[in-house]
Amino acid sequence: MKSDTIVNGLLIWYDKHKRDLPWRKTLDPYKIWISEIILQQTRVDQGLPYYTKFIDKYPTVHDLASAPIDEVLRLWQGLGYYSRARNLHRCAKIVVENLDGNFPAERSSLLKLPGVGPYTSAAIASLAFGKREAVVDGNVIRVIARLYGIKEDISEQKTINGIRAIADELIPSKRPDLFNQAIMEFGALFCTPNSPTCDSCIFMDICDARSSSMVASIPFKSKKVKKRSRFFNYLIINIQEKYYLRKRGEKDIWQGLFEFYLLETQSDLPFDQLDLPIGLSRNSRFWKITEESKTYKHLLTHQTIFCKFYEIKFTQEIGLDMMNWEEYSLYSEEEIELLPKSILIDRYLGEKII
DNA sequence: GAGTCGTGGGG
DNA sequence: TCCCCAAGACT
Repeated sequence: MKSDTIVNGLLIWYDKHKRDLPWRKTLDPYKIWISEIILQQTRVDQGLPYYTKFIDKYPTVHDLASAPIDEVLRLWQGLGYYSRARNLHRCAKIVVENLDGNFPAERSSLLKLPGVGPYTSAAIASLAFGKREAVVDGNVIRVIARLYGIKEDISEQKTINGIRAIADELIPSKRPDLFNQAIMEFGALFCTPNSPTCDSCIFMDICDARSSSMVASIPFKSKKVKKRSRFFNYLIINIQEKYYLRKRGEKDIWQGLFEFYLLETQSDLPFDQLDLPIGLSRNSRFWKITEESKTYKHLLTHQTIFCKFYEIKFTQEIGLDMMNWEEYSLYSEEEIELLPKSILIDRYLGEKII
């Protein structure tokens, strides 16, 4: 029976090859939840330091729920996909205020929490509460697609549903958590996206993709990401040892993070073609450009951002009330250090000091 | 279903 | 340099 071979093989493999990771030493739903949110679309190597930081700073869900959102985002800084941090905070508040500080044990209940979707709900139910809920993440999709020779497009939901049905069949009722961990770890360390370790694979005799020489083309994904280019011009406006920043709003990248005065243009323009804010254009004799950066190229999944920074220092004090700075406010350097910022801005500030 | 949301590492 | 994609979720 192929399924028995797969299940037993994965469990034996896992026992031998599993990594020693902190969230595997606990059954605390809070810690497992934190780890699962951090690891969404994120490699263990990148997420591990953040897990340590979060557990250290917020040992319980109560600590996290009572923290200011800006502090949570600042701790998340550099990890990306910042909606995860915002939902993490929202979720902690819900658990504390509506659920008496306890995470639900049922997958259907977990699914209602913000930031907890099909994968994470199954992971928490299984790993923290021992439920027989099969996880379907990128690793599971890849391992099952190869073992069973599934050549259909994994961009389509029906393909994923088929893979989920197989996972639901495979997962044993005894220690389902171990099976979930094992198949994910196997995909992460052995049955990797490129150059998997087929030559010493325990499944080399039963793997459909290997026998049909399709390993490199399974799983197949049709969707291609379209990238657009954007041009950011940041004005670092220095007035009396303070700087203008704002919190980025909804429906764009870096929601909730702080940034300097932004002039976005449709192309790469020189400074004298920028549409300066009224407070600058009206008082041009009171300031000068003290620094002009190189062009930073910042890559995101769907965007390429070309960014320049201009440091603008007021040489004379002027009445701040005569400036229209919209949603921007003044912050000192010490305050800026504590604000959550994008890696792009953080990188510039880091290189500036040196 | 399609598009969007980060950052870093690897081929 | 460029493309892929990584323990997904939300709109």
